This record gives sequence, C-alpha cells and structure tokens, in this order.
Amino acid sequence: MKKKTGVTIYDLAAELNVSPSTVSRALQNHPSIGKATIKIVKKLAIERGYRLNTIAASLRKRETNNIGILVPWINRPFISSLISGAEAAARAAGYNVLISQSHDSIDNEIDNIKAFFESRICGLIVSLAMETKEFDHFDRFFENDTPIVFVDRIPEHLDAHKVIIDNHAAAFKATQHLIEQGCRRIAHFGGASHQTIYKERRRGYEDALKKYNLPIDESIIFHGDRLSADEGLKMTALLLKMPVPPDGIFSANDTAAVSAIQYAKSVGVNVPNDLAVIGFNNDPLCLIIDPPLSSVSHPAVEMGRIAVEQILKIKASKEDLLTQTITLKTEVVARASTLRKP
Amino acid sequence: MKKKTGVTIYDLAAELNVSPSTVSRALQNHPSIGKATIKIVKKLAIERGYRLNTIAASLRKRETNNIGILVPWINRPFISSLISGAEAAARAAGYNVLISQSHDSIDNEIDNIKAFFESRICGLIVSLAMETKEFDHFDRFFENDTPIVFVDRIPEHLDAHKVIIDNHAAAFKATQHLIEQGCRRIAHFGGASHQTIYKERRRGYEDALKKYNLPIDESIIFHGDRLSADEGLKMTALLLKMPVPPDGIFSANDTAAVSAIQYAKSVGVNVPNDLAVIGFNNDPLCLIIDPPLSSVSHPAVEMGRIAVEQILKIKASKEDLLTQTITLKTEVVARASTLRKP
DNA sequence: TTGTAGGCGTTATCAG
DNA sequence: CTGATAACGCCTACAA
Repeated sequence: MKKKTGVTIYDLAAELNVSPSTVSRALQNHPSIGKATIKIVKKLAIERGYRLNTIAASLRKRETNNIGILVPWINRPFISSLISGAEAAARAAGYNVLISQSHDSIDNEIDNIKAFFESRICGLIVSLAMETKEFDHFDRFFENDTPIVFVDRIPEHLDAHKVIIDNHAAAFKATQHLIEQGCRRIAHFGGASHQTIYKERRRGYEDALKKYNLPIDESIIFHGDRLSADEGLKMTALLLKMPVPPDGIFSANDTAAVSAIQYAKSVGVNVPNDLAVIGFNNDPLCLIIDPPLSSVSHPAVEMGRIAVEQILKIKASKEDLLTQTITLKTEVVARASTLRKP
Repeated sequence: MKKKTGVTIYDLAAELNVSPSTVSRALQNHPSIGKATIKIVKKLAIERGYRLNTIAASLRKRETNNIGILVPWINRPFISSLISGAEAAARAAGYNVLISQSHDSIDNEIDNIKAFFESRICGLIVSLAMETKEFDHFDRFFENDTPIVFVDRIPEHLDAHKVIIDNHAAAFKATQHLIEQGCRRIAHFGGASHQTIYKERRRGYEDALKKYNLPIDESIIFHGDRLSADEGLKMTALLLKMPVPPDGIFSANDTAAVSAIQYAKSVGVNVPNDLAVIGFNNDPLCLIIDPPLSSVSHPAVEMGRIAVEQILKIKASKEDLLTQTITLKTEVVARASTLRKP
C-alpha cells in the first residue's frame, strides 16, 4: 500500500534554482514575490503536475480545510437539501464537507462534536438534536476560534452566529391562512417545546389566534417527540374523537400533517372542508398526498449555502466578528388541503 | 486565530522519562512494548487529556482517516439513506465521511474525484453519475491502492469492488407480480440505458414477459433522462393516449411511478384495475400516494454500511484482495397500486 | 525580493 | 523491549 508522493515544492525549487520558500510563496501569490517569479513557478508547477499537500499544510497551519456539518438526520428531505446547498458552496470555495448525524440524541451529538474537533475541522455547521438543552460541548470550538454557525434548530440564548427562518412569522401566517379559510378551532402539532423553532412556531400560532380573537385551547395543542408519521396519526385520532373536534390543524412539520390527512380520510372526514391541514417545510411529499398539502416553504438549500458563506466570512475577517443572525424568508404555499371552496 | 496545540507525545514522554517513540508505540499497543509501560502511558495520556493529532499522523502515513462518498444527489431518499448507513458505520470505526455530489454530471464527478484525491481520502465509495460512461478518473486511486467500492450505479465491466442489488431479479419479480395480478400489456419506464442498473432492470422486465409468453413491445418501453416526476407525467400521458394502452407499468424508480398514478387518476383511469403501477426503491412517498405504491425494497442503509465495511476490510488486508461483488436482497412490496380485487 | 532554518506532531528505521 | 534520529511537506519568522 504505497502512496505515490508526487511533486513537492522542493522539486520545483530545485529545478528552478530558487528556494522552497520562494516556491511556496509564489504559489500563494505572496505580495513580496516578483510577478515574473510567480509566473515561472506556476508554469512549472502545472507542467510537473504539482499538487499542494493539504495535510502538510494543515499540520503547519493547525487546521484542515474541512467544514463539519452536524445534523439530526441526513435522510430527511429538508436536511439533505440543506447539506446539498452547503456541500455545493463549500466545494466551490475549495473546502470539503464532513457530515455526521446525531440521530436526535445528545450523546451522539457530543461524541460527534468531539470527533470533529479532533479531526481539526476549520468550521462547523450545526442543527441541534431534539434532545439538546445544554451547549457546553461547543465550548472547545469557541475557545479555539473555530467558527460555528448554527442553522435551523439553534441555541436560542447562546451568543453565536445563526441562520434561521422567522418561525414566529411563518407560523403566524400559516395559522392566519387557516383562519382566512374559515377555520375557527385550530389544533397545533408542535415539536419538543424546549427547541426554539417549535416554541416560536407555537407562539406564532397563538398570536394569530389572539389577533383574531379566537380562544387558545390547550387540549388541542400537542407536542410530539419526533413529529413522526405515527405520532401524527395518534394525535389526529385523539382530535377527531373529541366532542368538538377542530376544523383545522397547523402542524410544525409535513410528516405529521400528511398523517393527519391520511387519518382524516380514513374516517371519512373531508379535507379541507371539515378539516383543513397545513404543514411546515414544504417537503416533496406535499405534492404526493391527496389533497396536496399546504405548507410553509423552507429555503433549505439556501440556508446551507449561506451557512457556509458565513463560515468563510468569519474565517476571512481577522478580528472576532460580532455574532450575526441571518433570517431567511418563508412563505405560505397554499394547496388543496386548506383551500376551501366558497 | 490561534489554535491551542494540546498535549503531545513529547509532553507525556518527558513526564514519564521515556522516549516519544515509546509513548507513540504504547498508545497503539505495539507488540514490542511491555504491558506495564503501555498501562502507565495510557493512564497518563488520559489524565493529561492527550489527543492524537490526526493531521500529523496523516502526514506521516500519507493518508487521512476520511472516507469519501461521491453520489449523484444527496437529497434523494435512497441516497441519503445510503449515506446515513455509511456515515454511521464509518464513525463507529473512527473514520470521518466526506461527501460530494456529481449532480449526475460527468464533469462534476471528475472534479470531485480529483478534489477527493488531493485531500488524501483513505477510501472511496461511489455511485456513478447518470452521464458517466468512462472510468479513467478513478485510475489514480487504483494506482494508489486506495480502496474504492462502487455502489448501486456501478461500472459494469470494471474489475472492482461493488455492492449492488440484483436488479435483474428484482425487475423480474416486479414484472411477474404485475402479471400475476392479471396485467398482460406492461409498459416500462427505464433510466439511461448505458447504466447497468437500468439495463438490468429492463432485462429482468423483458425476461419476465418472455417467461409468460407476453410480447415485448418497444413502443411502450421508455427511457427517461432522470426519471423525474415531469418525465413520469409525460410518459404516462403518451401511454394512455395509445389506441391500446397498457394495463400495467413497471417503473425503474418511484418518482416516475407516482407521477403515473397521479396522471392516471387525473384522467379517470383506475389504479390498479385499469392500470397497475409498481415502482422501485420503496421510497417513503410510496406510503403517501393514494393508492399506496407497490415497489421493490432497496436496502440503502445496509448498502452504505456494507460499502464502508468493505473499504475497511480491503485496507486491513495486506495483499490486494480479489475484487468482490456483494449482492443484497430485495423484495417486492405489494401495495394497493397493484393489488387487484378478484 | 529572496533565502535560511526551524518546527508543526507523528511514525518508521535503525541501533542498542 | 526501548531510544535516537530522520523524515512526512509545508509555512513563516528572521536574515540577507
């Protein structure tokens, strides 16, 4: 198992009768190297097929050019789109992308963060595990000045760079949309309530109800652990068995919303007329379910791209940048699951 | 931006009055180091919070502990599951996973392979881009003895390690299932016909027809570029406008199959009685569409895991292993889109 | 503008 | 069983 080493800056230096440092500097367009020298060096580098040994450079600089991405699950439409956007942006800038998944477990999250740290990533993008409530495991990166950007599921009270959507506004608009379609008793499927995104979505939901003077009824507000299809079915079953069932559901994700539609159909409840349903994320499955599911668009690919751009920006600036939160736009995508015929 | 260096083997060596080499060897359980020494060294390593600098080790060993995964698209259910399986297995073994996507373009594939090579990955898992017909860009890895494992979309005639499913058998069984449900005129949606998986699926389809003495009719066999939802709609529209439309469709993926159902429903064609539809991959959307889509299960997570295991096995063995093709089992998952009432 | 020299932290090769 | 020494390939004060 021998790896061919390839051409080094020493080889080029020898051939050109200059020192290796000159070659090194020329290759990186160091200002103090003559234009002519730079040109000659680069020309030979190409001719000889020189390739930077990033490992050696990493050792010297004490960091790699790998950006780590930690997410709860890779195989979810929203997340894999986010990764896709991040990967494309990173690669375009000459960085690699390392991925790992917490499976929504805090222990995994801690382990993976540690592994990332030890492999000397040069930047980290994180969407928190459902379980995560403490953030000490990120401290080593802060101490280290390794840029971190939190995306989507973020630590609300941590002073850190973040890329999010306005969950409150999105939820407000989604709920408002249901009200505009005539719903007066709207249930809510939320996620773990310590997670900011779910807390905010619930707040948006409640604020919309308030604005329209509709009562907030705790008995039709649920919080799922995972908002899985299974949970969606169970929650809907509970709702529809109530003496006064709701006439609308705002679900904090699409999976549970789809289940709601499926369950409603199975017991002869008409969607959207008896029960209007709106989800969140605008996953591809919105277009598969019948009737098509209204949802809130989520710019996942863009979020991934911007997170990488933030990492690069932070790295590029010498001083510590003030932490910044970038909020991306979302909109209600109205489809047949909420559009009632007049 | 200063990175804390942390404890090195020199620090441990100094404190224990042994040489750094002894520490290094003790840490890796080198056989020629005394049990006692090993114990002492490891104990101190833990106490002092020593962490291996993988970059330095990589420089010395000329390879990293990063496994690269190149896939067409990350944000597809089947692929993200495959990555998920690979990531979990790699991480459990102490490896990181680098991902990149070709977007089904050969140029991207070549670029990404080059980037992987330059970042000195220690193993590579590849599922080919739709466009790929030549494989020279992998040569550098072969010359280098860096293990490659091809998964799913593989180079048929290249002597290499592969993890696949038996596409011919799967397609045969799927087609047979349609026949058993009474279909006599079965159309086929295939992918790029130079890709082995699609060629094999078509062969399986044709062989099933032959076995049951059904004619093979080229006019109801399509090959999509991407097998997208859009293509699915168009192909179905063509089929249903024929003087003698088919009574069954075997699609080489689920996306196009779902479109077929949607189109059929939109023009009042009953699924499964007028038109039975079966897809491939058993994506989550099979359970969303109404009627639920029959499909062929695809052990994507397992495929990812096994690919990583193969990489590790190849690395572990000193001599060049004979190339091996591992074929995973699939089965027909029959649902309402094909199950006709007697 | 360029060269020199030392070091990043580890591992492999020799000797003992 | 253990130690000294020399790489791995690059970068960066400091010197010239």
